[in-house]
Amino acid sequence: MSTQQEGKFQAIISHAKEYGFVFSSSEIYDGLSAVYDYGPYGSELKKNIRDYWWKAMTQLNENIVGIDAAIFMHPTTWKASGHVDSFSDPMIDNKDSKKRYRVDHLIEAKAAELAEAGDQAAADALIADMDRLLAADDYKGLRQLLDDQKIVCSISKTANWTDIRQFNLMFDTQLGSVTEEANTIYLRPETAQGIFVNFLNVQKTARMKIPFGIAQTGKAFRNEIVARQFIFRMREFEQMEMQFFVRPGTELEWYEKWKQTRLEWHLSMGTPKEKLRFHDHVKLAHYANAAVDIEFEFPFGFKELEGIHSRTDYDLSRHQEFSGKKLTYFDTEINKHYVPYVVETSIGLDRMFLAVLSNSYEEETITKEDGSTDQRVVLHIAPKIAPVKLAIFPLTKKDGLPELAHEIYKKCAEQFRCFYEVKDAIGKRYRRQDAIGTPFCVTVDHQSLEDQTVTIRHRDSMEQQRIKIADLISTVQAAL
RNA sequence: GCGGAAGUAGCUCAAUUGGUAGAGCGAUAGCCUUCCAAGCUAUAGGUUGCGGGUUCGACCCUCGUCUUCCGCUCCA
Repeated sequence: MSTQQEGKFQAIISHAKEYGFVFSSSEIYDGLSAVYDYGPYGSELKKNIRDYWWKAMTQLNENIVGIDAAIFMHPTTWKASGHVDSFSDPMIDNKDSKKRYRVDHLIEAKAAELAEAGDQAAADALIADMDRLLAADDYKGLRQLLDDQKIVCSISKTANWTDIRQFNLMFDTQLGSVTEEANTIYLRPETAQGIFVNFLNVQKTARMKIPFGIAQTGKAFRNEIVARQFIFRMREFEQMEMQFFVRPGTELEWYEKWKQTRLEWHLSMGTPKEKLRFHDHVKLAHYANAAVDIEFEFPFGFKELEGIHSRTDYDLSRHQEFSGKKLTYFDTEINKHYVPYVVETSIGLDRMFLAVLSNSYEEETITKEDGSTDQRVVLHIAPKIAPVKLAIFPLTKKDGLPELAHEIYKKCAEQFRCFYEVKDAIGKRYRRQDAIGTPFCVTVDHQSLEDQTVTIRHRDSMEQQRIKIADLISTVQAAL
């Protein structure tokens, strides 16, 4: 990150706090690392982004329906999904080099070394030992294995290791009010599994025919090792996911289609093309046969904003296996039963929020009529997702202007989010709205009392025009 | 978890070799009535991150602790 970009990122974070978008969690207690709260304008913006996504997915696609699954799920869900085994890796630190390693990586490296030296039998035996110990969660045994094999840190060349500790991706908690009877359950690390386990419920009750999709937004929780970069990487975050079920063999066509469809969605939100790019996954996850990220150029570089994965029939097959319930679909067109393949689109709502904020934030230098310059901070948020659509100001506090202005406010507030303010000079009020991204401000002046017109001021151009009060709502709505 | 840096009002900062905290902006109320943040008046707001120690006396020195930021480590 360059110093300039870093400065911009810091400015965005400060701005987010100062104007009620994002606060750090429990701030009066010095905050909680990697957890954030959304303030009055932040919650509004976040909701608008979520609604826009939801509408694009469910309302505008007749073959996509929504669900709202619980955060708690049966523990076996996470065994089936692979989260329990794949993401509870034993870790170890070297005390001299201060480097941290995954124990299995260290042992695998040693095995590779042995194999290269020609001792394939020893390598195989080592891997077998490791797998047995990993399966038994035998950390003492693993530690012993490191010692026996004289495995050293590649940097310090010493075997001065800490104890083995486990890194858990998932948060757990107790289900059941009596401790002794309680069962460990997890806070979901992704919303997708709530869709998979409900596949048949949804397909049958909504009478869906393949190809069809199930959309869901909701919180997910991950114990990230490094949780930084503001709301980019949080322990508690919100996902917007859609799982699209297709006939086996057609998944890559749908994958391409959704890749394009999702990119178009981003462009329709006003994100500039040059700030978006596809990044193909070279190394695919265990469940995928194609995967791509849509990356956005944040102030700290191009980073993943959304993932589109062709997940094959991995998830449904695994749930079928673990639950013992058939999760097949009868395709009347080809007269066959099969486990559908899945194409997933998964976007982080908080990341999208940060993308909107980063993209719209501008410190603008404006030249006034007398030639002097001035600074303003403006959020160029697309009107359809802006927290406040319209601000209404009486030019002065007297002569009945506040009364008329407030009357207009009450009328407009029935249609969209509005803001009314009397205090301070008119320019100051305009600037405050610029800072929260309000696309339109109208000012009620003395002429308004005469001819029922107001001036409407546009955020980005700062230009004003006089329009009839009667046309106000439709003028604003045309931009939403 | 390790290393480095920093914590004073909502924000940005100040407080002369240690002498019990100030300013600007912001906020609130009022005046002014003005179409792009800059007029006037008043008010509120801080156990100086927290805890111990040294001292007659600590924002300042010292120890511990917490938090944040930067780098490293891990990451479907």
